[in-house]
Amino acid sequence: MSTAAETAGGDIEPWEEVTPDAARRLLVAAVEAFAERGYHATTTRDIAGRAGMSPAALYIHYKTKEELLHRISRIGHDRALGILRTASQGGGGATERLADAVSSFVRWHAGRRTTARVVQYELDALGPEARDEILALRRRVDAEVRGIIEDGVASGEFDVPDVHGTTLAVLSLCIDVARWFNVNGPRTPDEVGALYADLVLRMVGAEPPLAQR
Amino acid sequence: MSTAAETAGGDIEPWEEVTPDAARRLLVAAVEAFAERGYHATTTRDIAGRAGMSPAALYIHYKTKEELLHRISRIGHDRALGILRTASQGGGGATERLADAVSSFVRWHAGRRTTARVVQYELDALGPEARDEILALRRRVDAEVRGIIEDGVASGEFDVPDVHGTTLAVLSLCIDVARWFNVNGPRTPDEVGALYADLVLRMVGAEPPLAQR
DNA sequence: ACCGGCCCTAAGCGACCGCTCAGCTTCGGC
DNA sequence: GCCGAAGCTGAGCGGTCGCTTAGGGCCGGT
Repeated sequence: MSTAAETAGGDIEPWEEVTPDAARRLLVAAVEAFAERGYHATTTRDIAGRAGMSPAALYIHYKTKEELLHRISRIGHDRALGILRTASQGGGGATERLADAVSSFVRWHAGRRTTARVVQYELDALGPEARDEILALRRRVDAEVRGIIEDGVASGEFDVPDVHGTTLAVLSLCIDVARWFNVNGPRTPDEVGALYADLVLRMVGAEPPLAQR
Repeated sequence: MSTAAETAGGDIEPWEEVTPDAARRLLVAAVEAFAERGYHATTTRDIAGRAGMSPAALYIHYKTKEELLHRISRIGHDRALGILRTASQGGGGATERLADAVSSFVRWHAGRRTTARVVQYELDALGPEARDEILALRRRVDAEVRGIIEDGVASGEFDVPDVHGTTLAVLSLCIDVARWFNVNGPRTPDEVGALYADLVLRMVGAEPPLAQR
């Protein structure tokens, strides 16, 4: 079903860009804690403890607790946007590109659920300027999906009366996977991605791809 | 498009069941504060202040801050379940009942967004026994939607390969409206409800109702 | 051998949290 | 006129929060 973007750049712990090592350990610990309890319910002592350090060590690498959330949100949105772009720029018609985009986007939200949860649901905990920066990234995410749908409408592959509303619904559907997906549940991220790609193609009125007929 | 459940029981401030008056004012204040900032970021002083009382007044009507959230969540889930049941037990075929259920459910999540936000996104802040009680209500919500979809499959109105997965996706789509809906945005709750009912009928492979052809 | 910079810790500061309590006011029943 | 219950407030308790500070090991360069 998919061509590229299978593991668009190291799916296992994609924090190699964070250095030094202690800063990365703190950031990974923060992702886990924020995802489990939420930003406001997480204490700096908890984050430092998970990383095997004293509470004060956090402030050597990050100015505040909010900076940790900002860095996580920024990196996560970059990754999510990259996944969508890879699928969007892939070959094939709008049908195939939309299926690719949805399945890989959903796979990320399910497989890397802790990160996705923080990225998608803790936006309001950021200050105004940090939130604005992240919102700009979200607009680009929206534009990427809307572009594929517009292509499909233009080529006659899709039948969509309300492009903006449908784009919103497609993204909403994918993002909410981070809320309900259960690692110990009956479905793998791949299965949810395939199911959702099929549902989204139905939403836009596309003919199912040959492989499914 | 719809028959019953238009305003299934007083859409404007449906907290008349909470007495005495001071307790209701505190609860409404808590809903607003929890929706704006989240449960953990809201202080009891903030709730009492919004209700025009001193911080100590809260503890005359509620034992703890968590009891406030529990009461809100319980009432909200009851209301949501009632809306779905009204639509589910309405007349007509599965297509019409599913469209009714989705449009009224979405209308509630959009129009009463502050309540829905607290109800759907602050579940983890409850203690184990309160959370279990709410989870039981959610299972009944899920069963209500799944029942309509199963009816549609049995009658041949729907074409759904994965009933459980599709039920999950439909509910997820509706619930996430509480996250993104903007009161000052371009769409009214009614419009979003109609759009989503159409999208969901496409997801289950139903023929559009006559009114839309 | 000595130094300066880098990480890190132990201790703790001031602020604010959820929540309590003694006492004040209000009001219906008699 | 008096009383007890109900509703509410001002003050504050113990605890925990985000964050700071002083100083200790470690290490490469000289």
